[in-house]
Amino acid sequence: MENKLREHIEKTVLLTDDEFAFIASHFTAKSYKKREFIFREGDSVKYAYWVVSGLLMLAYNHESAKQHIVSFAMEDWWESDFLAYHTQSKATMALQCLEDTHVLCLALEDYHKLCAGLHKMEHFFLTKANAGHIASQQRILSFLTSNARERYEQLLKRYPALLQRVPKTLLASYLGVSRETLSRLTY
Amino acid sequence: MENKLREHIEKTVLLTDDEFAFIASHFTAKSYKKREFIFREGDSVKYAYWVVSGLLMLAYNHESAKQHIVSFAMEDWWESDFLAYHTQSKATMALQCLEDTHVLCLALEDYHKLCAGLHKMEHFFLTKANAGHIASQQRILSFLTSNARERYEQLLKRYPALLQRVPKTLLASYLGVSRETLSRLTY
DNA sequence: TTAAAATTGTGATGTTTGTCACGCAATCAC
DNA sequence: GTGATTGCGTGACAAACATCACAATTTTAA
Repeated sequence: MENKLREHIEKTVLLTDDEFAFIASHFTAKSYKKREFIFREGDSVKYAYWVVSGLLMLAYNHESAKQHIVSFAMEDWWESDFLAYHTQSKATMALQCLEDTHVLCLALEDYHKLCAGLHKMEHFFLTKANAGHIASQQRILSFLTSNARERYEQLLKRYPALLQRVPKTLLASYLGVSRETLSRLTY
Repeated sequence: MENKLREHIEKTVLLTDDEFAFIASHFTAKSYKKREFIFREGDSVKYAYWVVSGLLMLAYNHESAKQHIVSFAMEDWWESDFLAYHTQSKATMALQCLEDTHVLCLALEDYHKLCAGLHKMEHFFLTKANAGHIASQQRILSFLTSNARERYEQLLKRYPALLQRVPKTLLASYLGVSRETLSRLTY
């Protein structure tokens, strides 16, 4: 579990054994079952989560009727309600498991300690944050330029594994179309 | 001009005079006229830009027919085609001035030097990148949860000054609706 | 100053997408 | 196993939005 984390971080910055031991000491492991909520709207968000195995969705519930999926998080991804996490406020979105999931948890205080104590980790998180920002902009572009069918094709091209792992109803919630419309697209 | 940059950075991290002198030495000032392109699709993207005064738009031209605005950048904002900038590849979007604009330019090499030479600057950029990521996610949420009218109202509430500074055709391009639909919304 | 370009509104019409309703198969929980 | 829930497709209809066309006004550039 920790070894996977080391591999993940070393795609960006190389670490000594001591450095990694220091890093690993700031994480705690947790496991959740399918359908379980890691946090819900209104909860305080104590951790950022690194997904060791399993699958998560970050979702916003509009007037407690419709569910909108802001992002899926698969193995190797970082996820949280980052606004609530960084500002220590209450979650506006819920983080829920779509499969049995193992995560490594990083408290905000430990995130800051890691950044302050190890320049490499601040660089690592900067790299991740830049990549996240760029990916979000690409998704915005796909809303601006593409219709439902095109967005669906882009999603399948980018994350072909998702189709096997999540029901189409949820893909529709991610794409911003009704499940009926998505259903009529598939041919 | 440099003083404004110092104020901007010191909202996040406090600096000594020496530190700021070191920082300022990595930027170069440039000025552009209204309608002028800072870069176009296909250009190499050498700089990230901090807007001292004026207004920019980052836009994607779909099949050289329709224009889609990924973001506006007003005073105090950082802007670039960050994917092209960070990966040293060609721009897929164009950065154009909507008003006469003064910017401070930061080459990628100097960005890395700043991050490596001054821990505070890496922390500053990390803070900015996190904020940018969160803001992009909010915009994605607005596409998922809101119709054209609601997105327009959210935009005006968040950036009331924009309405006075850019034509509605461009607001429509930012919101992802036709200018005709936006026009019919305004009452 | 004056012609060209940009901006905005609005009518008519077509397309895309959402909503409601129903049925059926697969999966889950006890 | 069995009843309940979930997932998925599809028809009928309504709403949202895009497109095309035209006109009027304002802004821009030589």
